[in-house]
Amino acid sequence: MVKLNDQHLDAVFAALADPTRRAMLQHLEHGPCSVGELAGPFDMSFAGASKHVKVLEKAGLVTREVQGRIHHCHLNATPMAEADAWLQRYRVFWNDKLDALEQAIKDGD
Amino acid sequence: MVKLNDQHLDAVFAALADPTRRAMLQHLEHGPCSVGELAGPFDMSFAGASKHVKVLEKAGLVTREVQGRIHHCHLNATPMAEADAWLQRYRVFWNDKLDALEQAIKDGD
DNA sequence: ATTAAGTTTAACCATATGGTTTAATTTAGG
DNA sequence: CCTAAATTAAACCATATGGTTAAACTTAAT
Repeated sequence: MVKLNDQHLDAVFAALADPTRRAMLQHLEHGPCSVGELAGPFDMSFAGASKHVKVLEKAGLVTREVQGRIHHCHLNATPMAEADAWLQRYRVFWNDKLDALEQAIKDGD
Repeated sequence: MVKLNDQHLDAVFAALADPTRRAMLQHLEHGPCSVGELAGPFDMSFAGASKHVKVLEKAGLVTREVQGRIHHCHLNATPMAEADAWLQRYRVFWNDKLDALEQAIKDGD
């Protein structure tokens, strides 16, 4: 039960651990686009970029709608909610640190 | 400029993309502990677990305070704030989806 | 019917990752 | 001082990852 969820989380975090893929997701914020458009900005072979898209797809962050020879990619942010939920546990911890920092500054360094 | 931050984000997300390491971080929520205590729960060689700790350390999620032969590990959640901030951009997207789902349920599936 | 566009697949390469075992290192305790 | 504990380092292995190029495939356009 937990395992399946875990593996999914693995895939999501791993997909996010690459700047090319994060940039692709940011591109998709503005709406769906083809693999070609997604690959365009990168100094990388088309096939290379295509692999990144597949990683995103396997993590569920991108869905593909094939229309003729064009593959339209859509952002699906829902898997990020899992990652976000996992991180939320720790928000209190980093807030504590930031509060302390703020306090230190207020106290005149 | 952006690159340094990016690389850091890479390391943080990559560190989180492993269930052993996530479990270690959860263990550390309850307070600092030694590498041995961290390694204990896992069906894995000590050296293997030690490597995971090092990955967490390189990502800045764990700090180490060496006291004699014992290495005390502390949780440092602050790098997670970066990851969280990155994810926040997308919160609106997954909220939209969840809202739609909720609405669909309310409408009687 | 050909050709060209958009994409994936396959084969390959270098390096990274997750794991092992064995050896080395440092320090605590009898 | 010697041994045992806590930990890292080193050498190794299998598989994954990020990249390449070349070939294959599907579909649109001429």
